[in-house]
Amino acid sequence: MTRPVHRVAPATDTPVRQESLRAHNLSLTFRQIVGAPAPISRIELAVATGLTRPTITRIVDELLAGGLIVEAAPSRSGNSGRPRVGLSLAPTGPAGLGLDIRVDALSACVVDLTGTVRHLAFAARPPAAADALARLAEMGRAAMAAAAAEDLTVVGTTLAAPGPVENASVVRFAPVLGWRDVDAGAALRPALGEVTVDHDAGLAALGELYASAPALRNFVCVSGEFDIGAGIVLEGSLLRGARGWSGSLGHVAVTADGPECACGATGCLQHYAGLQQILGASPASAAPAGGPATASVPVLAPAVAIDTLVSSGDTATLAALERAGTALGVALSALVNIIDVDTVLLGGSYSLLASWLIEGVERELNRRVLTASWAPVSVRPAPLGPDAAVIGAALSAIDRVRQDPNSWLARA
Amino acid sequence: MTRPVHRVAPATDTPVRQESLRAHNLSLTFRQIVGAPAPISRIELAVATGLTRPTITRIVDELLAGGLIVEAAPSRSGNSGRPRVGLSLAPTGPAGLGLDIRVDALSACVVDLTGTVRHLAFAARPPAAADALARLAEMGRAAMAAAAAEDLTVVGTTLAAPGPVENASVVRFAPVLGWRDVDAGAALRPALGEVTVDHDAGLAALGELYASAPALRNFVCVSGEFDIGAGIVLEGSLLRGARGWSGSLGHVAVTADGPECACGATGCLQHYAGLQQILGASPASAAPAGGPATASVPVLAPAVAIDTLVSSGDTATLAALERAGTALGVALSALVNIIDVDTVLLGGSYSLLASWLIEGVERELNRRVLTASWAPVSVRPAPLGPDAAVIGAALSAIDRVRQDPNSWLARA
DNA sequence: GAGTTACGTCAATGTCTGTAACAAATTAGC
DNA sequence: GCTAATTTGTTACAGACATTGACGTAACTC
Repeated sequence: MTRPVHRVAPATDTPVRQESLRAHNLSLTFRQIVGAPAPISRIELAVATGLTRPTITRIVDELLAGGLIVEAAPSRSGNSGRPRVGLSLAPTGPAGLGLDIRVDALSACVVDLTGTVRHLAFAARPPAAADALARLAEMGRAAMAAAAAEDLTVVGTTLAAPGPVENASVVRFAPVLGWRDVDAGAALRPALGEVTVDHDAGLAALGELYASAPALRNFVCVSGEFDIGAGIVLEGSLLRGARGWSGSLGHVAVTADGPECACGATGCLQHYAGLQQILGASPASAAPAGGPATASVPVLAPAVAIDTLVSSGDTATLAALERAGTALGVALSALVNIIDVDTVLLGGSYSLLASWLIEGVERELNRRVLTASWAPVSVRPAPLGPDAAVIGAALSAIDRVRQDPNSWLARA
Repeated sequence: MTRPVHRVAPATDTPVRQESLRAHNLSLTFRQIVGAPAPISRIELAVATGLTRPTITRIVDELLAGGLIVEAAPSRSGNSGRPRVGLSLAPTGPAGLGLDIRVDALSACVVDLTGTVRHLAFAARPPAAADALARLAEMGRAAMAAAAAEDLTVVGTTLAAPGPVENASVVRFAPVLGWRDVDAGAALRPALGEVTVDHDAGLAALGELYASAPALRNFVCVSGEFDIGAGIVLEGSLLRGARGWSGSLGHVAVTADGPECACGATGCLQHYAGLQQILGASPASAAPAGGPATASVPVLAPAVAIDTLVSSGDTATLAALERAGTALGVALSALVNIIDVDTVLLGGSYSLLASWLIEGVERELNRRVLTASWAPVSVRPAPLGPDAAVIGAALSAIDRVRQDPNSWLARA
């Protein structure tokens, strides 16, 4: 009756020594602390992990010495007796650095072990790739300095890029930036050390995942920037695909014999639900559609412009939004039919336009998803919205420590 | 530079004791023997696993005593000295039982540890669900008896069903069989013991995976029976989706405003590429399209009928096949854009019609998949074809022992 | 002060590792 | 044909390490 698990790949392909045993149990205990909604005591940890108290004592000592956790004020367990000492993640120590390059802005973000955003900065994007990367490197160094001032050490950096990435370093193709085969990882490494480059849609989904944890475990997060991407999370882990290029939702066909798309195919979702297309629907819109922001706050110029148009009663834009919602629903139906997730988050710019899109999306999902009649798909705006990618990037960097605290303890 | 892995779910959520250490290393060693293309010696195992020779000796003794492996004839290693003793999987001992219920036939299959098909039987499908399940139970018992006669013990049974399954037991919805909420697992359990019920498309993909191992690790296998399903394998493990309902390719929209489908939506792939639709294209076809087979061999009546029509120069059918290939290509492009696999296998009935479909599928994939220009998708017929689901079901049953030999050793 | 709960400490147990030395089976050379 | 060298596999024993289980200590309520 248990859910079957199939794989040809071995569960773990390394031999286990007594030493790894210790590391495993330490990691297991630490993950319990990470996942706990409130400070957790040693006794509770022993129950949760199945380890004995003495072992927990030893492991907790090690984590305390390494600065990964702190003892909180003794908490009442209701009964009499010695009160439990709460353990929670340290607000200092390791931190993750996230960088994001969007059409309209660059951003940098530092997140600590607890998942709290400790630093978040934005800047305009210089048009040239080299300039943008240089600016990002500066922002990264500034963020690291700001982190150091708060007793945080950046242990990993992730860059979110709007396109498929190879070897966690080279951006193969990012039409909205005009990039092709840009080795962003190599460009940033001299200034920032090891950098992992990843697709922004996936990182945005991770951001929403961590921010919502443990509420959401299976969902897709549609990042409506200029490129429509989907980050798919199954059982709390990001679906990356064979080569890490999953989630190209923008070029799923909505109508196979529809109008031609810039990619060469016909009837792509991008044509119906792209921001540029929605904006272009109204003759009133003279928006530059993608000009760099100049302020030090995140500006989603196109989404804001659309919002303004609709609020002022522009019927053409309203109709375009209706079309976009329907098309998005068709493409998402394909996605849900193919991979079966139960929740759809409208992220990125779409989170700002959700109220106009959600109806069309839900209608198509209910019509087209085979299992929707007895297990409806939930659609809602993504809580983190346009900042999900930077935050997700930072979280994905710090998450390596959260999943394997031994790496931090070894170097401390 | 290593590929990032993200998850909120813990790597392993159980504590590790000294005892589990032994079990882990035994399992690790056994998987090496499973994965080895030829009999492997103790020395080679020591190198492959990273364990020491004495440890390997002890583990191998245990596996030999448990009857999971056998010593083969000493093999030449080229050099002088004592020849290596090859170790390979035992052809006796545990076996997996697979059952499949198709429109046109029932089948049962026994596979041993080595992955060899030791028994394969077919029968006509009685129209009523209860009768079909009773017949399957008989076939299962006969297969178990046949297995026992060859010193095989069935350790697990899997049933492949043409529709979404809940709790590994209840078939929610199988339109081609006229089933709705049939608890197939419960029906078979009295006769066969514990039975796992699973979607046929996924099991077919597993069949192709195990049969091809280690060649394929990331692919989708389209099962063209009456319902078009897709089994998706990523990194050697089956993508199941949040509730195990992934792979409903048949109801992906090819043309959002296309003709109405039986499911209530419009423009579904099923309408363009379903066997019934292809057959229906020709006025010459008076085929009953789905009548039960009566012979004791697998009869794919519709596929054979199509084949006959085309061979006799029926242009309407040829045109229908062309449309089907194109539509399939559109839907598969959506799938590949969304989850990024590098290989498409045309399975089930499509494997028999592959030569007429493959051109259209490849054309659309090359046009529509964003990454196809620098990383083309390979399309080919599935080697196991229509029998992949039964074989995959049996393999998935025996695979539990292959992944964790301790379960077998504990009971032997 | 008694009772209760939380936490720390210590010897005992069991597992793997490493380093041996040893036995077995074959080839190479005289 | 016999001996030496070579490679493979087994056995033995000390050492290291982590968990366990039992016992002892700390802190708080009634």
